[in-house]
Amino acid sequence: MGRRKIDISEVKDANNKQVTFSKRRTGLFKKANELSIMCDAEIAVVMFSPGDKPYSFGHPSVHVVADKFLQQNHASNVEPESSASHEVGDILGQHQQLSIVKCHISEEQKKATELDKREKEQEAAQLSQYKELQVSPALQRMVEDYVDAVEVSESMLLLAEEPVDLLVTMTKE
Amino acid sequence: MGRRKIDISEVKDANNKQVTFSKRRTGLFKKANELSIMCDAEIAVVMFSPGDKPYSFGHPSVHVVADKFLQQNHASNVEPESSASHEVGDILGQHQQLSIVKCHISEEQKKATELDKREKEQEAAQLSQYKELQVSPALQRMVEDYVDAVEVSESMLLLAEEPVDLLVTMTKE
DNA sequence: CGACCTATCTATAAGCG
DNA sequence: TCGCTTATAGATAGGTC
Repeated sequence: MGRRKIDISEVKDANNKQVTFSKRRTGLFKKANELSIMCDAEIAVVMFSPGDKPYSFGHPSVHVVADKFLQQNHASNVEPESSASHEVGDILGQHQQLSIVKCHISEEQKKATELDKREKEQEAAQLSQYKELQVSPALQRMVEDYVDAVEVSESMLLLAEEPVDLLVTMTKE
Repeated sequence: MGRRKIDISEVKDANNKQVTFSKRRTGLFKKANELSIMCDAEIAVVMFSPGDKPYSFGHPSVHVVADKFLQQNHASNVEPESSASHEVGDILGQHQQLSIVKCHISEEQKKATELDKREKEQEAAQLSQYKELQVSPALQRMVEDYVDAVEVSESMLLLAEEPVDLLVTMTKE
């Protein structure tokens, strides 16, 4: 899907790997969002970049989907393997989140522990740029209250055609 | 990406919605797999079809990624919301799984509770068709032991360019 | 770096058997 | 209900600023 065909094997160049990760991560989240909208399906995506930074997408939320996934499994009985136990609720619950409508949060976010009041304000300022576009007032409110989001990808705003509740969390690479 | 442009809104026709879900689900898993390979990133995808059937993809496994995601969150301290608690280990642990190399499992699988010995054998037979292609012996072994897989998408086999450990679980729609 | 810019490569919406 | 096929819309590799 680019100027030239490439085979699906690990990208050796560290820099290029990072670029590829960012581009494809965005694409994957976009696809997940479209699928959740078009088919009214619940989807959760969690991933770690080569730099081990966490990213996630969820509709209506990673928690809801993970929880439901678990429930269903209780009905089935396949290879009941008991591993380390952690609360699903914590997966997203304790993670920085942002419920948004018609948009996608991307990049530009430092870890919660690295954020200070001022940085948050800058983030809010950056986000306001996009408010004028086609984002609902509901999103604006949520965005203003959000603690970790930094930038709303304009391209994603333009791509969403209808209101959707989705959750996207990211940490600066 | 088809004969004609369509807007990203809920597909009303139930049948078409199902078709769209299947196609895009396959595409999403393929993208997730490519990303995990190219960037050596850990990724977990869990979703429910409009018919509420569970599907998941994980590299190296949904469990590993979910667990790691949780760990990292412990370091952060953002909106610690306590919700229903379930063990992350159960998410994939109790779900039908299949660790495969260089391939993607698709469709054609009934719930574990609906599977009987004979069906499993048929599945194994179908899978053997693809073994000759370019799948590693490791995959063959895993596939033979697998209890729920039914069909390995040939197209996916052809697309993967290098060994990868990934987990894909599906239930027949 | 991060944001854009397009030539290309893919994913897929419709069709067809 | 299913797969395949094919014309297009969409994603993105490589480059530029």
